[in-house]
Amino acid sequence: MPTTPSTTARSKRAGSQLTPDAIIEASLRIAARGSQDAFTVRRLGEELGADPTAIYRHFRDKDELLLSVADRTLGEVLDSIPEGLDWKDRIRALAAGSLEVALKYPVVGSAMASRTTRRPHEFRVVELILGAVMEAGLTGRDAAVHYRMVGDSLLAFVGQQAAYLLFTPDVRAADESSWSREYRLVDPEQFPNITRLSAELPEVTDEQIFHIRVEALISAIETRARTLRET
Amino acid sequence: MPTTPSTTARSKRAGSQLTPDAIIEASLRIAARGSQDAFTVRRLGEELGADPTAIYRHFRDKDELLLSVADRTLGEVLDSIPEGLDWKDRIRALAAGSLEVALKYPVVGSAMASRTTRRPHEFRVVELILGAVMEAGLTGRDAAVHYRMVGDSLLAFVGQQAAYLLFTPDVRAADESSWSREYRLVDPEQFPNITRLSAELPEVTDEQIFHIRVEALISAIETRARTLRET
DNA sequence: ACCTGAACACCGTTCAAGT
DNA sequence: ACCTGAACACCGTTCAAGT
Repeated sequence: MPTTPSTTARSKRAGSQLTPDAIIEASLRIAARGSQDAFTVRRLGEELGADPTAIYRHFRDKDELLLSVADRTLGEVLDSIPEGLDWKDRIRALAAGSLEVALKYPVVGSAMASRTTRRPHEFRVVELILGAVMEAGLTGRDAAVHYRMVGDSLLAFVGQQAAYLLFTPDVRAADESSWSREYRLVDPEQFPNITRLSAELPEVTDEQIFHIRVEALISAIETRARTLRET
Repeated sequence: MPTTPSTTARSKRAGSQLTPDAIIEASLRIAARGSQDAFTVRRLGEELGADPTAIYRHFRDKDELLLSVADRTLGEVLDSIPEGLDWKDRIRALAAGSLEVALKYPVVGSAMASRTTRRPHEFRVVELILGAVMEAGLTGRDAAVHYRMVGDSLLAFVGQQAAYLLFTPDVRAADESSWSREYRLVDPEQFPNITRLSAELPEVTDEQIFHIRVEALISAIETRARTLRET
């Protein structure tokens, strides 16, 4: 028995040689478990059936691995966007796909909120947004600035929602109940607006907020394009 | 000499008794050092001249301390907003003040991007934003949803910029140079839009992006108020 | 009543040793 | 050429012991 290695966890990985792709896929499996499984190099080693430090043979450090993992998830986002949409619906589809994927892999969505992967799938996302703002009628500096507005805003929005999923249940519960607890108990004299809207504030959903945020981005592009046409 | 305690680091804190306020102020001093000094309980003990674990006598855990520290920084934001502004300029002043304070205490700005302090200064910020959207003409559910759009968006925007300041210099340098490196080298056939805007994209500044993001929020409120007036 | 300090259960990463 | 595993320099938090 000790002489046949075929039944150990490690040898089950058929070939037992680590590859960048295998490490990225193991990372995605861990990331998909959300807050119940931290994305650490030690857990990654477990998932791969290898020593935790083995990944350093294939990635300079954890940050470089994260960028590769993130670029892979951008592939999922791109795959979710149908062909033949006009510029507004392309931005809407990108937003919806980004949110879905960020909530599927919260640790990735959260960590990338102020980053760039600098990798192929990100190039395609940039190309897509630039195509949309140019189809809307923007050029040169206007196109560049409005691309950044859309790209950075989408990253910030989905990153914000993704980060929330990583908090422990008790922290999330305390934050969520604040509208019906702390904000219900404020002094009506000092905070008349909060008091007046105390019934409506807890009712607002993340989906509503995300929707009007995305529409605000589209409106901003439209308004700028109209201003340019009129002058 | 050993009998007089007046020259030790600890006794310099006049009374040598820790208070929540002293801990919050020490936290702000560390946070203001940005990426060159991590905000850890051990460093906090150093800053206070006390044992690292002494803070657990005054705060349940590091998260509760963070919420108190964050609420204190919201006080700085509120102090920066002049009286007598109309609703648009109040939102602009809140945005500018939030960004300034978040960049002054990056670890706080970053950590609060998807949180609520549930504390007095935050109540005042919420009251301010609600007052602005109601002055613009929104009521009930519309006011609640647009308040959340403004509040959550400002947190996301300033948190995104603050988080960036916490990365190591080499990570920041690699991200910043991507427009003039990786994005300059893309295939012009496959990425015509990126190629066409390769000169403009690196020129866009964080200030420009922040400005149009805030104006987009104001426009969204204005547009909704006009729609309601017209029906 | 409050503070100390050892201890616990974690992190990412390096490097000499193995195969 | 690649993987292992001990080791290092960190984390936040608990708890028995001190004063």
